[in-house]
Amino acid sequence: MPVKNADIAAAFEQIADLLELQNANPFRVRAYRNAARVVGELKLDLAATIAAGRPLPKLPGIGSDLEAKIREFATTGRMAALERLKKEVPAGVAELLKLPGLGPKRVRALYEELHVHTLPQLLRAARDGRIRSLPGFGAKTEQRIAEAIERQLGQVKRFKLAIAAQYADALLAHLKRAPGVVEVAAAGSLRRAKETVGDLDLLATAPDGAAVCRHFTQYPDVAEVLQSGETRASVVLKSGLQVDLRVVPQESYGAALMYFTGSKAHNIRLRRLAQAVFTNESASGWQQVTFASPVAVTANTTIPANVHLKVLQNGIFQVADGVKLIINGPLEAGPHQIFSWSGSGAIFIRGNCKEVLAEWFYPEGVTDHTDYIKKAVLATKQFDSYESAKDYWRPPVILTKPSYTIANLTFGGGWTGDYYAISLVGRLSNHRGAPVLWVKAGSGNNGIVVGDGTNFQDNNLFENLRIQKVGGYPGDNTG
DNA sequence: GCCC
DNA sequence: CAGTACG
DNA sequence: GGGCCGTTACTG
Repeated sequence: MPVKNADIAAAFEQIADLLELQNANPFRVRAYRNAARVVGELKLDLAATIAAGRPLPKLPGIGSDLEAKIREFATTGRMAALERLKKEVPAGVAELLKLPGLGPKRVRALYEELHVHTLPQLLRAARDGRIRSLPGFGAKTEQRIAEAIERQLGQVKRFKLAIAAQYADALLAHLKRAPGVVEVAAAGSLRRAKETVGDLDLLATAPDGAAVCRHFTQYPDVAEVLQSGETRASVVLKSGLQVDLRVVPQESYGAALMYFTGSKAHNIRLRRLAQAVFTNESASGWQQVTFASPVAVTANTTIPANVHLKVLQNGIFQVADGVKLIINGPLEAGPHQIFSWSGSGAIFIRGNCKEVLAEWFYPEGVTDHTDYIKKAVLATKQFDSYESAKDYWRPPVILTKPSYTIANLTFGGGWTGDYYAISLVGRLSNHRGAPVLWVKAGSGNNGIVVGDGTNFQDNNLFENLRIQKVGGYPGDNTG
């Protein structure tokens, strides 16, 4: 029986669970979990590679110790460390970790104090009222444990995407009626269009999060409320599907949607990157700078990604001749002019910016928008070469007015093969900002032609998503 | 546990 | 506050 | 040797 990568991953996962129950260093536990993920997603057959005597590639998160364990398991089918741990922790106890509300500390208390090793034993203990006597447990916890076990026995674990989407649509409609709600969206694995969905992750923006959470928990299909607070609530529907809601202020919508869409590993990687390159970037902790009067951009200026710009009306960046303004962070402004430039001054908007409004580039009252839309599109050209550009997302140019006057449909500049997405706000049913119009660098004249996306055979509305997929959502098996 |  | 949970 | 995601958020 050949050892598969999945077997190795499962062994590491078990070690992680057992170490956790032994109160081991949480970072050591995490190291095993990371290794399990890396091995589980690896295409290369590790056991076969070892059997053939070929060297193993350097795998992220796997050092000399874990590589030795992989070799041991691949050649002998056993892992001594795992077997040692299994002797130290009663069999079946790791199952208890899967119950909501039960982590390593509580499970340990359960089996050490009550000698509870299995789910049926735990259910009996809960019904007998023995659990509430333990320190750290109360009557409410005990009741929730009993309910969770009863629910879990014989439950479907994950839901098919299309089924989950139906639950989500109904819930989103319900959430829209909550007090003060502006935006609602489905995030998580549903938004990532995974084939199956373990739970629903919904996002809403509203000034009063607690009120929205209360409204959410009153949804008729709710079987149990797991928690409900100022910004978060979790419920279980009658079907057994868990639904998590986040409510954030309107200005956090972009970052929150990013965060709540995940995957978890993707979020962690983003934060690590942000920490290394910038400073203390987080889903809710953007630094904010407000300009109340015109700001003159002098030397070639780069605004770092951890600065969230919010431009008030009448606030204008004046970009001097020959000067480059590069904005890496989020940018908020109304649909009015916020940029002015002279001569060869240029504006680049990239990184964390969610969208670019054409209106930022022209004053009120213009009748031909061609040059300004062109400026907006070129402002999203973030990279110096096509090679580096194709791997990264670029903010779409958002057109907020019903119509624009475009006298000339040819843009100069740009690299052959470059794409610039132009999006209309609120015109599509899938989600805000999905591209409906594309600008593509031409092949003959090295110019850019604007047109309806349907005119381009190789266009695809999900181009941006696909690029991110190729770049890799690491660990995309959660959420 | 891994990695700098 | 510790424990558990979320992506 | 020292950090490892989060000015995380909720519960009891």
